[in-house]
Amino acid sequence: MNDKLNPKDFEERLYKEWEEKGYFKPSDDRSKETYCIMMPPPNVTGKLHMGHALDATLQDSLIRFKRMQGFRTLWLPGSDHASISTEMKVVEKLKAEGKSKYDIGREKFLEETWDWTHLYGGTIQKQQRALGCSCDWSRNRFTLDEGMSDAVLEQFVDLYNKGLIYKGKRMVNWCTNCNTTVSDIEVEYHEENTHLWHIRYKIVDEDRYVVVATTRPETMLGDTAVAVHPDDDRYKDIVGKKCILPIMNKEIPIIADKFVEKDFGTGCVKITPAHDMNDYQAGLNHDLEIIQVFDENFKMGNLVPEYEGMDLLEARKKIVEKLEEIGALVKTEDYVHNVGKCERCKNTIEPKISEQWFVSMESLAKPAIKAVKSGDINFVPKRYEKTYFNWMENIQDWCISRQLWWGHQIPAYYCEDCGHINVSKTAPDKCEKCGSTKLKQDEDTLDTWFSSALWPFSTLGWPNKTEDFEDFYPTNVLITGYDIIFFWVARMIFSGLYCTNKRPFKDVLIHGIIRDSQGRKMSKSLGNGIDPLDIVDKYGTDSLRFSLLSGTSMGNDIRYMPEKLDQASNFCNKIWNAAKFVIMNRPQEEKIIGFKEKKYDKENHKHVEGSLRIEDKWIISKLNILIKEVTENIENYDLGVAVDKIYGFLWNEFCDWYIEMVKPRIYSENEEEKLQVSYVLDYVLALALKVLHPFMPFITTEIYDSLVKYTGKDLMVSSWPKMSGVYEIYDEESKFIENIKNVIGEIRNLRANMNVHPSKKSKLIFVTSKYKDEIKETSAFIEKLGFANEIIVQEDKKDIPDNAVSIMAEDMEVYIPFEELVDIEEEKKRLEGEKKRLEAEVLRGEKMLSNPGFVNKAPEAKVEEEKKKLENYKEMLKAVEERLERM
RNA sequence: GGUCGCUUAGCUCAGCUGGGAGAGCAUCUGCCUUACAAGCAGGAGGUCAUAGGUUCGAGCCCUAUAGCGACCACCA
Repeated sequence: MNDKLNPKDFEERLYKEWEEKGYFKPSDDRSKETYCIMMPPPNVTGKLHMGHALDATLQDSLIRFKRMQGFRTLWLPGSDHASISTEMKVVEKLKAEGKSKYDIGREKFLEETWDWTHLYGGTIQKQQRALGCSCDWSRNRFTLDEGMSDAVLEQFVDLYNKGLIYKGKRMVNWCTNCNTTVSDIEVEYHEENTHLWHIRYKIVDEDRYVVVATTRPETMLGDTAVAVHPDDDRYKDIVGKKCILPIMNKEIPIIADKFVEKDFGTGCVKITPAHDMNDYQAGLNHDLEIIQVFDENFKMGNLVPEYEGMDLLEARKKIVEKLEEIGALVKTEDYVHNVGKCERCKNTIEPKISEQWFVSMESLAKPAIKAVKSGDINFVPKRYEKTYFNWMENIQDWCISRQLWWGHQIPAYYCEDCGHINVSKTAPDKCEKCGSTKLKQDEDTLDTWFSSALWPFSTLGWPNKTEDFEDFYPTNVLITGYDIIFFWVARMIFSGLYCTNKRPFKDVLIHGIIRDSQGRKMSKSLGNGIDPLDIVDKYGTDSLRFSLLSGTSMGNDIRYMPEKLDQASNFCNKIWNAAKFVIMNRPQEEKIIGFKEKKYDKENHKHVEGSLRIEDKWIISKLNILIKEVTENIENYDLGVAVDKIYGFLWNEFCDWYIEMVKPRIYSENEEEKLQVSYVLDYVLALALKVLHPFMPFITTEIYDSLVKYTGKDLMVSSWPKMSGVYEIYDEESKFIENIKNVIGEIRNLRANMNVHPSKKSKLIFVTSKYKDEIKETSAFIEKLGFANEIIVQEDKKDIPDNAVSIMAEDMEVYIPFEELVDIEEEKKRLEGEKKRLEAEVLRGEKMLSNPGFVNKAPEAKVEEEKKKLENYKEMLKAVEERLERM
């Protein structure tokens, strides 16, 4: 071990070693129960961000834990072809070269895109390695690789044959920038400041007007009706009449429909079936004509030559001017409006009528809802189940066709002769209906999420019954952020249930998103993103991981405070130095031969008990409790709690107390004693490193290697400490040490208050009958930690100097003759205070125990505990009172 | 409009099935004690948002209110 901790000295080397030794792959022992996590595939050309780092840390921690527990673990990595965003990047690149994708054609474009993914893909994998991810790279998958494409086609054809995929003309969301449809959840709504224009339409043959309110006057050219609510008394008499659409000077009917909100605007709505979801529906219901106002490129169409080819916003301006000019504009109100934007490119989404492919959701959603309701699949935290149900129960059919080239091309072949749609995994030779050979494949590709939905099983070889599929499916836990519950989690659930008849995973662990120190979302445009690799570079991977785990809880967002890294790297440093101490102080022979077989059970790191001293038993008890609790915490997915417990154990118990307690023994001349201490130090540290390893794999391994280099397995594949059987908890010894810790704390406190310099030692007189022997046995460290030069243990109170400071603790009293330092009056005052405190405690206890409600209804153990505490307080109070009397 | 979450020390956050309020950072005091000054020891700092309720007992459970946030829906 180097004197100074520098993560760079070992992180890369260790990762390489792990991989070379095949530790990331599932073990060959097929008798072991499997445990499998599928990594959410990042975009193939993506770059690692903090969200990935969190995701990876959680998954790696769990998989390392399970691996050590003896499961046959598989963490399968991969990447997603990310149709839109990858295609957009290549389109941009072509644009920079002055070309469009249409210029070069589909085939060439796909070549370019493959080149692009080969060039930029894989970066994220390298970055994941830097995070210590122990995933099986030999099973790395890509959503567009051969096997996964096969799975996609299989699923598409099957759903089509069962009538669950259909092609239909619908109003869909169209991204005007990406030039493709997107599904409902890919539309983000953003508030925009705009206006509500009130326009009056003259009623035919009457001197009356209806006034409609609209946010989109440019669509009025395509109005085919005006609608009012059937129960709206204001307008009852005009329903069925006609009005004149300004500018177009065309008669359109006034209809009644319940979808109109009486209270909004004027209560009259213009109906433009071609350009609004609701209007489209109303158009269908009332059999209205559908008039396209915009052209294919979302410029103004040729309804009015004057506006043809115009940008929509410009046309809006012109039309409003025109309306004003002809006196049709009644008023213009400021209005905040929700406008749909593309989730990918943030450009405007327009409703568009077009023929697309859809997945019929109703029958797929039902079992998916049931699986979660029945507890077959569990969300952690549970509240996200509600989010899931809310979406699943109101689900709309899923538009899966995209007007993109990068992705799985839809396996539908149109017969140019009879128009029949042939759907099959491979291109058919001839039309299955008419036999014609003139077939043309659908140009569109599938939504990226269609392939992601199959991820938990397509990665394992489905639809083939592969060994991996048999071994690892269903998987155990899926870990991801709440932002893709709809996009991905829900779709994996219904797809998994449909394709395999089994749940794709048992638990869904949902984490929050990482925000900047001001609570803002990290984003490119704000430039407030933190690059995890920068942190790794500066602080090391373990620090990054610790900072993401410590003090966090599942499902909640994390505000990332850079200060956390200081805590993390200080912790690493602390462990490093503690280990240095342990190793440095090994007896000579231990330095050479490592652990002694006879005195040390290597397999379990179990120390022979006969020679343990009180403080050894105390730290071992603490360690055992730690192991028990941490194991439970991890199993409950409380990783933040687990990490903090280990932190507290190593720093506060092991370093601050145990090492200090043991120093007198280490620095003694007694070789046997030194050896003894060395064993326990090794033992405790080694096991603490074990439980810390899943979270901080590098530093734990590096130290562990130095500790147990000559024996046993590598830490990563060593066994997780068991909860029962091997370990013991020594209650009595622990109790004594805790008492002594309290006393020493009191002594330090008193000395600090009296400004006694550390070099000034004092005598300690212990009055106790219970712990006589224990105090004598541990007097060496009590002296050291309590700044004493002499310790006297006696059962009675004779010869206690008047000017002694007294400390009353459980089952013991301690007197410190400070001689000239003590002001008797001050000490009296202090004791009076102490007396008051104890009286309050006694009162509290008595009150509680005289409450029949408490005594009768509280659990017996709790009542006993309170009784015991009251007794202790009473004794301590008595001691204080006596002391005061004698002063 | 609907659903969900948050509100705990100056700051950022933990707090398991209800049983005496915790951590890190910041702050104050004293220490260069031979693992660690990236440290050690000690201290100060909280009516757990507010108001009710359930309970022997509430930070935790229930109801309402307020502020903040997220998501879903989309009323033109």
